[in-house]
Amino acid sequence: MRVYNTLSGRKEELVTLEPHRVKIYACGPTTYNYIHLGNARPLVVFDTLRRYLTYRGYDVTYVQNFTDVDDKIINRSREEGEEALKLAERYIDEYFEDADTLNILRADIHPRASQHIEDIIKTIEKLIDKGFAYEVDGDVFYRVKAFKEYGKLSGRSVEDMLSGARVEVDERKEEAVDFALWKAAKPGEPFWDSPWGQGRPGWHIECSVMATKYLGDTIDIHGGGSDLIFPHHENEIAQAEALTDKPFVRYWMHNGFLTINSEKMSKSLGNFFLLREVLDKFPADVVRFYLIATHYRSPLDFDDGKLEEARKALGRLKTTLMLVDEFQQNSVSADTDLKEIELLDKVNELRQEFIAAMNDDFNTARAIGHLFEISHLINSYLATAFQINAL
RNA sequence: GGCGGCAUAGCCAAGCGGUAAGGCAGAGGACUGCAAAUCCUUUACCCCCAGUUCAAAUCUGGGUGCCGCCUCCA
Repeated sequence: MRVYNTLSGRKEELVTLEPHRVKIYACGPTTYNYIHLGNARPLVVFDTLRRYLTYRGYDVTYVQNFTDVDDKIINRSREEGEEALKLAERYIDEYFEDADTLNILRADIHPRASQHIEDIIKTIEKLIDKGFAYEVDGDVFYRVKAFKEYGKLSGRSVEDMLSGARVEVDERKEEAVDFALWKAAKPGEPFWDSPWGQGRPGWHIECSVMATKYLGDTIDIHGGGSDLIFPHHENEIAQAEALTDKPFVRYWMHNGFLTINSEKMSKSLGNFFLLREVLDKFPADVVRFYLIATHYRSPLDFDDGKLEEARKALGRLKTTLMLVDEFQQNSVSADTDLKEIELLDKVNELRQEFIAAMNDDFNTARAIGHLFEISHLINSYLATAFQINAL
């Protein structure tokens, strides 16, 4: 089985740390509102990956976090007048409602940032001790220049980033590229006590802490949308590897975006459809089929017609299943004739091709193509078989 | 400006060195009382220009166009 690894930029043979075991960490949502169709893509992609690996005999451990401590949650809680953690919790429930409807299997563990503050603080302390972080006025920053391999995932150099910096620089940081591990609490914000005063963790630290806590220092597959490559995943590597001196992730997998008129569907652009709205109009299997019918790394453009098309295409596959069922119930003779043996042979061939396609970087588009070929083969056989039966 | 990705039929989408899977839509035909479903037939100068090769959609160089990341984002 080969997998495209963002880290190397090419497909690599999947060799897990332990044979027949695969540990997957998928970045979950920041729960400050309902998820949209674009958010659903990685859910379906990695859920399908997980199911396929299980089908292939792997013992899969799957962890997906919830970011329930975050600026956006805090902002939202101000707007709504609801306590931040309560609001986050509420949207976690809403998330599960959507994900369950979409038939996404629950992860083995769904850790939340808010429940791992102690672990996070300990990790930050260690990073300070090792010289990878420094405290300023209750904030703690990661010292990017101390981590020599910074930029290896996203293909950037620290020098380039410093010269092309577009962000207003926090004067207290040693370098513009340094990022927050711990943020001092401003009035009215949720906080936890720490050696640096009251505050809360930065976004990136929770993932590396929870991932290593539940899956070990080195995990097999870490997945997420390609917008997380930089800075989020880059920072996770910096945090985790500075601490353990071991490779944090063996295979980084990133899905492409869902777009509308070729533009990324995103909350900030406002061009999004809520998952639950879509699921009101189309059943989960159709939505899943639509999301998986294109290779996971390619962009996927959305418009009204696409789901309708997916519905028809999926219907074709389902019809075959129905016809087979009907045929088996009505078939008088249990004998398998020559034609049937021939059919079975071909179907089995196609089945192998299906597996080959899936094994090649999870090529669901090609694999689905083989499904239609199987469908067609069976339909043709049945068309003549029914005719003979009718005689 | 830096880094990366993509350009294949009316639409969507595989293929990644040996002359184009599959789906949707369309056309013609078969079957059926009508319909649905299904079957048969049919629909591609692979963005442009150079180059490498016996052979390129597939590799190299140069264009053009679109998109993403560099700030929160799946």
